[in-house]
Amino acid sequence: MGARGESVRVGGRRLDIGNPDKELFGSSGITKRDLAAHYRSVGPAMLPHVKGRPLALHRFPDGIDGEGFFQKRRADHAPDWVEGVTVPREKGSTTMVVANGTATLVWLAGQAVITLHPWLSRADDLNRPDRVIIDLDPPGDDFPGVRRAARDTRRLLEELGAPAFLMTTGSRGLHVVVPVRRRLVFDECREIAHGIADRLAQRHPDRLTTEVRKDKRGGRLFVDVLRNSYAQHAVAPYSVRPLAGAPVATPLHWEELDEVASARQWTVRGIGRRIEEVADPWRGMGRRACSLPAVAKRLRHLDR
DNA sequence: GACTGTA
DNA sequence: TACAGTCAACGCGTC
DNA sequence: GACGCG
Ligand SMILES: [Mn+2]
Ligand SMILES: [Mn+2]
Repeated sequence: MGARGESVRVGGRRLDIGNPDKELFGSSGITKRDLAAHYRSVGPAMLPHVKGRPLALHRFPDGIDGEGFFQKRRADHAPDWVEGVTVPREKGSTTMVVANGTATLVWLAGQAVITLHPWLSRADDLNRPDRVIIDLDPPGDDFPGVRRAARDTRRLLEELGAPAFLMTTGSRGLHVVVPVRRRLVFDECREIAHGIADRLAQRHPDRLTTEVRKDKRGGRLFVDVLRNSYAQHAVAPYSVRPLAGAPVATPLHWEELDEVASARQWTVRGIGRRIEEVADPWRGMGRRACSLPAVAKRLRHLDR
């Protein structure tokens, strides 16, 4: 270990990781070295879902018990091979990091980036998302309730002719991800997603709600579609969460859902074995992209 | 984590 | 050289 | 316009 930290080889580069022995997850023993090794290892599985997308970065330089913050602007000190995309915002524009290789993931780990949150759109068409995400947020830690909501969501999406992919968030809920053709802008997509969420809550008013305010949810699971908006984002697959034990957002096969006991089932310690043993649940997602206007039309017909 | 200003 | 201080997001819905 | 929320 030199004065600048520890050398890591990745993507044909050698990067230095400062403070490699710093424990980032309390006293679990998981260090910044482990975080970097995680992202190097999951890079090939993760990158297809991250490439080309502006990233919001959740950083914890002093570990998860210290102060954390989101960073959207690409730091000036980033190496020139860390790519960026300039995105318009309300006032002016800002340049954000885009991870197009495993080396960038590892460099970010060195910056104490624990969680990556990609946009739902890509750099070549920032206003038109190619993913719609139905985010299932349980009250408390009721995972059986989340599983049931996910099956309800899948059933409705099937009726609407929309493909549905599944992921644990590594926290408390599940994400149901719908790949869509890039035909509509964010406001139009969110309106359709809202229609889907409202229909779910209408079918199961005792268990599901679209109420934003917690005090109006009455113990029901929040079907959150507000993330389908410009400059909003959702946790990336195989990203680590800033929680005890370093849980990892994990794509699932629908057939696995019944056996999964928690959104935190996989961690940096266990995800490697899973990736080796289980076929990629999200393989071919892009090729299954559906027409959102067609989905909206079928949704309107359900109302009759 | 990186940088700046001050002692 | 050492160290204290500073900075590092944002859109939507509701009140 | 501020606040709650994720
Ligand atoms: Mn620090
Ligand atoms: Mn969620």
